Amino acid sequence: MTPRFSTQTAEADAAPVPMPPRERILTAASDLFYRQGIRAVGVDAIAEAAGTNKMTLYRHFESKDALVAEYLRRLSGKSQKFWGYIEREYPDNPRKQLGVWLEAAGQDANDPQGRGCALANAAVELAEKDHPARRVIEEHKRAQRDRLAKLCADAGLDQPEMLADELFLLLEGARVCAQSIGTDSPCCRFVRMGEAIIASHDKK
Amino acid sequence: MTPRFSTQTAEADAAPVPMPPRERILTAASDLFYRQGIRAVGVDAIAEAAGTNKMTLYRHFESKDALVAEYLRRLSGKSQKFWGYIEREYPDNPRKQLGVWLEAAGQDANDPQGRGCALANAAVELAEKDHPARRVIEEHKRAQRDRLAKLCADAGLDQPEMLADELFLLLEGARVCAQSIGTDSPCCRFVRMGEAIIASHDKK
DNA sequence: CCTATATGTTACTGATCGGTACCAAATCAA
DNA sequence: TTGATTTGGTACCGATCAGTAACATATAGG
Repeated sequence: MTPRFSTQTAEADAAPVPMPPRERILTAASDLFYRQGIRAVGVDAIAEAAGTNKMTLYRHFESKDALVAEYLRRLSGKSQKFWGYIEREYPDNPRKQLGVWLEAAGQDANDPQGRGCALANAAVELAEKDHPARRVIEEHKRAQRDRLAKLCADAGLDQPEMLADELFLLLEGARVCAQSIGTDSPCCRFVRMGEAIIASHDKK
Repeated sequence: MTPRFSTQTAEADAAPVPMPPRERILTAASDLFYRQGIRAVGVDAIAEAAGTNKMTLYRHFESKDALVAEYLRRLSGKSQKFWGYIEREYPDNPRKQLGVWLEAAGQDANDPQGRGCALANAAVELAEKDHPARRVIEEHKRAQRDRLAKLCADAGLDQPEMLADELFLLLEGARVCAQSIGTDSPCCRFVRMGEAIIASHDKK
């Protein structure tokens, strides 16, 4: 199974051997949080979807907020795996890596079933600035942006920091745009826009 | 009072003559919805902040959802006024209009007190695709994007549709990025990025 | 003045929220 | 088999949710 670009939830991967309760809870919570929103989903609904009960949930997670943080931590981890996958697949070819990233990001942003980036969504939903999830979100986003900047630099592109910022914001915008307008919108031109911007940073 | 770029709430404009209840409710709701999130704010809290009570609230709005929709409709209206203001201020100078828009958008995205675009945030919070607010959001965003495209075309820039998409997504991204990473992030370079992208569409 | 309308107040509904106490059943290690 | 740990089930807690009924008080217009 090749890693996905992620920051959507997906997967469920019907297990041959039944998953332990903690795993089932995280899987169910991920699906519900992503599709319906964090505040819209109660712990009762999560426990039921996980085929267990609230007591078991609270034996594994000290609070709903902690469960939310873990949900986001998992997604951030998957995203890291995708970067690793790209590097392993196309070593010493940063231009190709950037192309693969752009394509994967575009597919993610234009998934009609998708609801954008779970971490960005969480930042919108959880306004309390001391929420345990906020650290996870900020660290993830900074890491994404920095990784992209390194890639742009390695690819020998002009003004790599600025280019990375442009691509980063473009993607963030595309994923939130898909939720407000829908995929029949600027976000469906994301890949083309990214290519054009990359081209404009190509050293002539 | 010059119109603001808006899609944040702000205002409060301590009225000399006391506002009627409906207005007070909308003002209070706007402030709370924007700062804390729609789902995080109960109708009781809104009524109290408006200096009235729940009954009066429900005499003016048939449900919380209807109040939310009206909250967003107002913001969309203010945004339209800003476009009108720009046109009136710099008629027959689309390049200047674009510059003013970019600058205002940049200030909006980088307001450290800001929480991004209220309409985009609502789209994230309200996953139900039949929510009465969704029409308002989609129409607003489409209108914004189209208005921007017209401006780029009038300004005689290259590939105006694509440029508008780029600027649109860049702004959407900047406003959501400010919430996840904070204003010390790519979003604080928004204006510079916008200028660079516009320049790259300048007919040589 | 009187009457109609708008607003305020209180109390309530039934549902759901996050979180817990308690005990029984299942599982697992020795 | 024994004994410890993990899980399931149920019932509960107090708080809050969106929304309403009933009644008292204003405020207006004639």
